[in-house]
Amino acid sequence: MISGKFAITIHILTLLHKFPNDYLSSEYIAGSINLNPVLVRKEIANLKAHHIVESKEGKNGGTKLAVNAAELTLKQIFEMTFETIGLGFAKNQPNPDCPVGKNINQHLEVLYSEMNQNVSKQLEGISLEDFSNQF
Amino acid sequence: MISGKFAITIHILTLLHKFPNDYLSSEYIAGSINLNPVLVRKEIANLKAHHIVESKEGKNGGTKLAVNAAELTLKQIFEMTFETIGLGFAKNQPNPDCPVGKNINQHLEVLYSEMNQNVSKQLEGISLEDFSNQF
DNA sequence: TAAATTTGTAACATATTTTATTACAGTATG
DNA sequence: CATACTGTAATAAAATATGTTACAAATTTA
Repeated sequence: MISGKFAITIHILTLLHKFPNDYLSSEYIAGSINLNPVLVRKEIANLKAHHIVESKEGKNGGTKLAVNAAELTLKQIFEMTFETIGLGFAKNQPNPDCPVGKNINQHLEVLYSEMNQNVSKQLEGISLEDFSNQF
Repeated sequence: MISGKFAITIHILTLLHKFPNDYLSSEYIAGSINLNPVLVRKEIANLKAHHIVESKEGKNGGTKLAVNAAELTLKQIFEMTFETIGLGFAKNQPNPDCPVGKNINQHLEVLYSEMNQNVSKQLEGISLEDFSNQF
């Protein structure tokens, strides 16, 4: 199972970009994603921690973009919502007495690290504005 | 949570490549991965369905490679164990009355499809033999 | 200043996926 | 014919992701 964090976050940011002058409520955003507002607020908390959005508490409060959408890349959003991309590891520690078991994870890490560089390069070329303007 | 299928499968194949003349038992392979033998057999069933390995039942049975390791690419292994790479989707159907909700998944699919092409290209350049010879 | 609305967050519940275990029929070997 | 495997089903346990409820704190506006 892969978490929907990236998808949810980019959905939130696209909405914020569409209404640059408004503070959107978690309730409103949740209505577009069809998600519980608490989960929206959790992703917003993450975005706030990275200074991508700012929010205002209280009546008529909500959240708005705090950065230039042309300068925020999908790579940054990726890094805020995923540790890294990859094809996974076996859950248990492999047998250290087996030459393959002993080194497999290290080799997988190298492979996945190359995948990340690859994907990062792609995502670096797309801004939130680019993404949002498709709609 | 990301499944360990790819990692387990490549571990199995690396072991088989190291012992090209032997039928390795699921018990033995499981000992290297530190995994339940039944799960090893399930991945082997998948490999068999793709004609990558062959196995022999009964005493002294087991599994061995059925293809040339120089010609089996990590891309093929990836495709046998993952549908596709990507950064996920929100679980629920987004609001079709919202212009963003209506189209977000379609745009994400395009993005992920590009990621797949990108990663596939990378994995296509690495054979099982290449991978295994690192050990 | 009181009512209304919203964020922030904790605590807990449910759902889904992944991994593990048990069991046993069937098959080949020696 | 005993042994040691595969193949597979059924079930359980663990891990992760999502959902819900609740409420304090903040801010607006009447």
